Amino acid sequence: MTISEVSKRCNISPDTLRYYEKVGLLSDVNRTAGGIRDYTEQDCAQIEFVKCMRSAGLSIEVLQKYFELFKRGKRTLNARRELLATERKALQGRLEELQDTLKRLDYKISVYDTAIASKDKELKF
Amino acid sequence: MTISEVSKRCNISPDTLRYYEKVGLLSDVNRTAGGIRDYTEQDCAQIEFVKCMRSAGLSIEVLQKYFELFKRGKRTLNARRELLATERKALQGRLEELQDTLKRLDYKISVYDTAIASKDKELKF
DNA sequence: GCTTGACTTGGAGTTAACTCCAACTGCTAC
DNA sequence: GTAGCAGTTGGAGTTAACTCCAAGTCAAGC
Repeated sequence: MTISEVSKRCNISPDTLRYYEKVGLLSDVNRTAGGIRDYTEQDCAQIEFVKCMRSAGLSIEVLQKYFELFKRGKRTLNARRELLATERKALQGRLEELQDTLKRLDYKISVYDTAIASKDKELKF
Repeated sequence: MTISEVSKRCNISPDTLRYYEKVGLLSDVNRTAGGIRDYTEQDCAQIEFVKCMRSAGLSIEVLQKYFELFKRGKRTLNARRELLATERKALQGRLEELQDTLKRLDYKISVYDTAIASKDKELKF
């Protein structure tokens, strides 16, 4: 697969794909004789993984560390597991925070509904 | 309350408090005769609101728009309600995405546990 | 009345994560 | 064989949201 095909399929710009590769989130992408990137299904799966983790708030830095550990082979299995567990915990924390904020927004919207219904009384903010 | 007191209480740096004020997320903070900011309880409540919304991913820009509408008075009640409803929806979307990612991380961690248990078999990534 | 420490300002600097650019290369179609 | 398009590179530029800095002010204690 060429970079533009992967770009469309994963909905990530070619620039970002090259950037991810440069910073080590995508190791050793194959090249054609002419030097053009030729992505495998595996590469795509990894890209989707990176995309998913990025959208959940994992930093480039932490993903770099993960793939760095990966390159060092089997003996880093535990370290990788721990890294993922740490991020999982952080993610869960964020999730709970967002849930609280969602409730707060719901409450605020209900306050607006009341204010709008009762002759446009103004709120504090 | 002085800026450093609010800073401690809300766990936001004085620089950020001044920044929020400058960009319109905190309208008309009182000043002492000497020109020093004197925050009220109301200001604090608004700061907490901003902090909460920011941590949930609402941009400075959208909060600017919200407080701008606010300054225009009661006739913007509906517009503000709609703005909040839009952000609420976006937040819910993000929440669902994060929940999926949490599941994915849990699965991945379980795969690691299996690999670690079964004689250190290596994974794809 | 002078030192000290918290406050003020406008504006410059930082950080993460892209995003864009210019100059170049190399297939493909005519 | 050349036009044109997709790809390549290193490096510069952008964006959001702070964060820091220098130069100055003010109130309180000695």
